[in-house]
Amino acid sequence: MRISAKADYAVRAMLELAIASQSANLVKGDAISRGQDIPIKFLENILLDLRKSGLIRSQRGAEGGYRLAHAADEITIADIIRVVEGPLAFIRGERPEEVEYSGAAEHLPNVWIALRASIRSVLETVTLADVVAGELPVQARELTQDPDAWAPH
Amino acid sequence: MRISAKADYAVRAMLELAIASQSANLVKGDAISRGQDIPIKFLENILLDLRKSGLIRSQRGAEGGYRLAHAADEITIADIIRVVEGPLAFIRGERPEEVEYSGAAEHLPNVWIALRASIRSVLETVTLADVVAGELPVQARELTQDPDAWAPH
DNA sequence: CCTTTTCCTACTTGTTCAGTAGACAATATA
DNA sequence: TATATTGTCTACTGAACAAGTAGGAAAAGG
Repeated sequence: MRISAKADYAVRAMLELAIASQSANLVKGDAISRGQDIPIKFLENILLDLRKSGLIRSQRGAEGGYRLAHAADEITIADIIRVVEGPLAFIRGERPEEVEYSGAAEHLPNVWIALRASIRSVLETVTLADVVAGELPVQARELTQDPDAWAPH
Repeated sequence: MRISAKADYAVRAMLELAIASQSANLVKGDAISRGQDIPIKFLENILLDLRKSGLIRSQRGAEGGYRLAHAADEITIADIIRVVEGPLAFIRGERPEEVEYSGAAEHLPNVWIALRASIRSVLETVTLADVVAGELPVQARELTQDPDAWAPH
C-alpha cells in the first residue's frame, strides 16, 4: 500500500494552489516547483494530468500559471490521487468488487471492500482547505489523536 | 494504493492453512497451489518468506507440508501483508511519520497518519479465523454494510 | 536407496516509476 | 509586431519492481 512520489507531489502542488486561491491569483509552475521542491519537468507532467482531469485550469504565456478549478473545500485528496494513481484500492490489478475467490478465500472480498471503505473514509472526506487550515474533519482527526497512530507497528 | 498479487496469494495460502489448522494437519504446497490456483513455484517463494518470518512452520520430505505457527485467531491480515509487502502505508518510500514537508504542505503528514490508522483499523483487527468464518469484527463489518462500499467511486 | 517434499539461489521478462529533453503554441508587454 | 515568458505535448531513458520460472540441494519416510 504505497503512495507514489507522483501522487505526493500532486497533492502538494494542489495545496500550493489552494493557498493562492484565497487571493484568486495564478501560480506559475516554477513557483510551485520551488515552493515544494519538485523537479520542474516532472511537475509539468503532473499539472498536465490535473488540468486534463478538470481539477485545475491554466493560462499560457507571460503572466500565465495555474489555479484551482473549484473551491479548495470542494476538492478532496481522493480526487487528486485518483487522477494520478487510478482507483484508491486495487487488488492484483482489479477493483475489490471484481476479484473472484473460491474455497478458503470465499469471504476475502469482504476484507478488501472494508479496506477500501476505510481508505475512502479518510481520503474522500479531507479537502485541500482542511489541510491548509491544519484541521481535519472529526473522523480523520480522531485517527491522529491516538499516539499509537504515530508509531510504526 | 495497491495490493500485489504476492500479498493476495499469501493471504489466500494462509487461509488454506487456517482451515487445515482445525484438524492440525500439514498441508502440502501442491495442495495450496491447486486449492487457490496459485503458480506452484511462485507460491514456494511466498511460503518461504512466511516461514522465515515465523508465521508458518514447515516440514520437509514425504508427508511434509506447512501449518500455521499460531492459532488462526491470532494472525491478522496485516501480519501477512507486512511480511510480503513491507509497511502497510508507505509514502514516497518512507513511513508516514518520517516524511517532511514545508509551506503549504505543512499539515499533510496528518493526512497520511490518518490514512495509515484507518488501514490499520481494518487489517490489524481482521484475523484468519474471521475470514474463514465469514464474520468480520464489528468495525470492519460496518464498513461493508453500506451498499455504497461495494460501488466504484 | 529412492521417492517425496521443502529449501534456496538465480534468472527472466515485462511493466511501472521517476525523471529528462526538446520542440511547439499561446499570451502579455514593450 | 517583436520578444520574452509560460504552459502543452510527445517521446525517451535508466533503474527498480512485479510476477513468475528453473534447477538443484537437503531433509524425511518407507
